[in-house]
Amino acid sequence: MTETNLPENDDFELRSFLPFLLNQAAEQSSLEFQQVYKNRYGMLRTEWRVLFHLGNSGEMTAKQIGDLALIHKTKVSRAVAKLGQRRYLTRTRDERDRRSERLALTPTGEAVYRELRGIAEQYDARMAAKFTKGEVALLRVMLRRLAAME
Amino acid sequence: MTETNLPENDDFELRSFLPFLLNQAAEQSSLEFQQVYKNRYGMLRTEWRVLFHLGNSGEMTAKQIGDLALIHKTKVSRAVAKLGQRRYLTRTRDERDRRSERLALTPTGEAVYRELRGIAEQYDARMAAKFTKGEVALLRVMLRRLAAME
DNA sequence: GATTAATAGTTGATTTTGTAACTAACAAGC
DNA sequence: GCTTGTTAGTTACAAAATCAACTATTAATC
Repeated sequence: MTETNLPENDDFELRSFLPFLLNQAAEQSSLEFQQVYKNRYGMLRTEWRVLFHLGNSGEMTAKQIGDLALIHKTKVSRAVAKLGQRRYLTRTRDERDRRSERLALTPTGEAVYRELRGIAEQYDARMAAKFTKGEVALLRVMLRRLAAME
Repeated sequence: MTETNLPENDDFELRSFLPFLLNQAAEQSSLEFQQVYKNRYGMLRTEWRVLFHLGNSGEMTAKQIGDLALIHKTKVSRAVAKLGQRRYLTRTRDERDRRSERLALTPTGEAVYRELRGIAEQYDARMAAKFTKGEVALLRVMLRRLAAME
């Protein structure tokens, strides 16, 4: 009713503000998938991400995972600890640099990874299906640029 | 070196997985701006978001803000409490439904909102400048659709 | 109109994250 | 080879988010 003393909406639209839109889209897109790894495997988001990187790229150190996925080392450390407890991965001291450990999925870990990856692929496909191939390709390029990954 | 016993990268690329990309881009885009409202006003992300919605849409209830911004009611509640303490907003019991309160920015709150909005606009423009106008328009449409806002 | 269900919002307990300080191992400079 | 600096990873403590239970009010049902 009394919007008269408000700063006049001007031309600014919150609904078009990129950080806001990115956040909403990211939130929404991870929500559904979160149910899977959370309810089915009791995993946290960081754990799922670490598992995913290991499944995807093979043997890595915690440092490498953190750098690649932009996850802080304390979060990686805790995720690795939990995944280790659940026997999803093994930790082998690197004899060339005894500060770091080479992490690798166990058969159990790989099985979980494969199932989750399958679901992820379906999910990605469903999202992509909302647009044309060209649009999705452009979207990925833009997002990658915005994430400053290139 | 020994990638032989790994589940063969197949055609799946984590770096192209949409929820992952969206998350990275959203994270990156809010990081720099976070410094502003955090360091300059000691605000939390949720507080900034509540302030922003109020400044943008005028008088609202906590419920409305939560629904619009996909923020859980406990987070909204605490953010509103803090913004109230700082005299950024006033809370008026709605006499038509005495469970809810009509929230509105004070002049102080509006001033803060306006400054932050200005910075946000510049930030948005800088992000948009990475692409052509057409690309950005498409990006906004796609993000809005992915956020299931339409 | 009394009872039950639903809703707006708050609060306290638990979980997760973020920040700093720490250990252990390596690297560089002298 | 010994001090100084750096790096991989962990841990302790503080801050924040999540979850469950709660109050107050309204709506629905009988």
